[in-house]
Amino acid sequence: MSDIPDIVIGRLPIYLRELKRLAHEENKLTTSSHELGKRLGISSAQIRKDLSHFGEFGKQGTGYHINYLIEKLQEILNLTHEWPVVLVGAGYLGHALANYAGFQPRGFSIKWVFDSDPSKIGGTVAGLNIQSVNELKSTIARENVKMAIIAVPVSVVQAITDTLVESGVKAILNYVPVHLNVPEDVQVSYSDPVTQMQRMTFYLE
Amino acid sequence: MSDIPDIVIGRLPIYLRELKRLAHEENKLTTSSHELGKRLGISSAQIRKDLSHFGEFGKQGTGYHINYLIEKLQEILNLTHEWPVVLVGAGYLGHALANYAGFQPRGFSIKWVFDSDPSKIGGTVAGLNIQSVNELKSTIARENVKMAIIAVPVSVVQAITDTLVESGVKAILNYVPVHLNVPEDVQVSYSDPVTQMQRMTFYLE
DNA sequence: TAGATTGTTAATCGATTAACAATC
DNA sequence: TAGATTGTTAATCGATTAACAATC
Repeated sequence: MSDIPDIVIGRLPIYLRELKRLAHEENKLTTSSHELGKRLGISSAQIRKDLSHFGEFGKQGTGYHINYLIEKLQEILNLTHEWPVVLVGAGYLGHALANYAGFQPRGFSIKWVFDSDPSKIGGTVAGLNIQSVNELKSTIARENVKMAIIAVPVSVVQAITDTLVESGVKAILNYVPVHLNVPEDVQVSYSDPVTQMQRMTFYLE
Repeated sequence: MSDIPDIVIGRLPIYLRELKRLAHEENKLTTSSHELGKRLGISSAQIRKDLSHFGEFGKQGTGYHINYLIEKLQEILNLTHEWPVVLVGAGYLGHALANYAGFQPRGFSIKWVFDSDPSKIGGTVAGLNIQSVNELKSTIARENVKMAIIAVPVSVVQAITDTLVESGVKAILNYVPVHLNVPEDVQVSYSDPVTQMQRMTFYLE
């Protein structure tokens, strides 16, 4: 479908994040690949190369107009509308995610929370009613939800994933330390603090 | 120092995780690069190549003895002792991390929690006393802590990082959506749900 | 022995970087 | 104009894969 390397796509949100910081917190209007790269620990050549996959957004001599580049990156990443998100799992991590203020300003909104624990169902997280996972499928289908975040026990994560996929979800952020089996057209992103820590201990004594 | 590619190091914890599952939940004694790869969505050639950087752990015809390979990977990754970890930030995410049961069985233990909010200091998280960040430096130095997890507001994350580094921390897991500036000998790993989600929306319509 | 699977090589594939003409 | 910085090319660097001899 797209012949742009996934590793390039992965850097665009980082560029976007820093550009917004430059614009909103430092009131800058323009920047250069050199300045951006220095702030992010990425070479200026790589930034220019990455951006060149999508068009010519800069001007020789002056660099990039920050707001224009933000606009373009948001278009490229399909962030021109807000994505409604389903959260599965209302444990400690689920609570943290549901209450996280960082989603909304960057294009996402957790709109539904599900759990299988009867003692949690009917309760509230971040102003959202905790629903039974039995209603997961019908909600996703009815609301045409495409994105989900999973924070459930290891033992049920593949079954939950299967339900999400059957219901039409196409992108999953998985906080459970397990590889998920999904069809080719479903994106999965992983977050496991322990694998990240174990990668770092290699370099320690 | 080490001429083994970081991308290889990053896969070892994934192998370790799956091997433990094979051993402990499926009571298997041996596996092959093919079986392991199939479960993880990684080619068998890559697994063999990765492992070959560190020695010859398998046997032709039979594959790998799981417990032996687990042992070896733990040695390679410096997981032969438990790493004590400092947590900075006692918000929702800090609570989730402090209460996460997945650290201990995989080599880590959050032993201290710090915050700057006077209304939180003196309180308790997961049985740990919440201390003032003013005590961060002395605690790290005294206890010789090498690893930290950061879950604080954007505005203070670089200052906290500087304190951690000055105090002797050599590995940081950063949950704050900001690139950190650290010396070369300090490892940093990032976790930002939004950049992960934004990478996936590229592939959605 | 026959089948299975390793560790390793060489080939392929892909990503990064250095350099610079173009041009604002 | 002179200085700065882009977008792009070609070279370099690095990672993955296919294939297979070795051998359990």
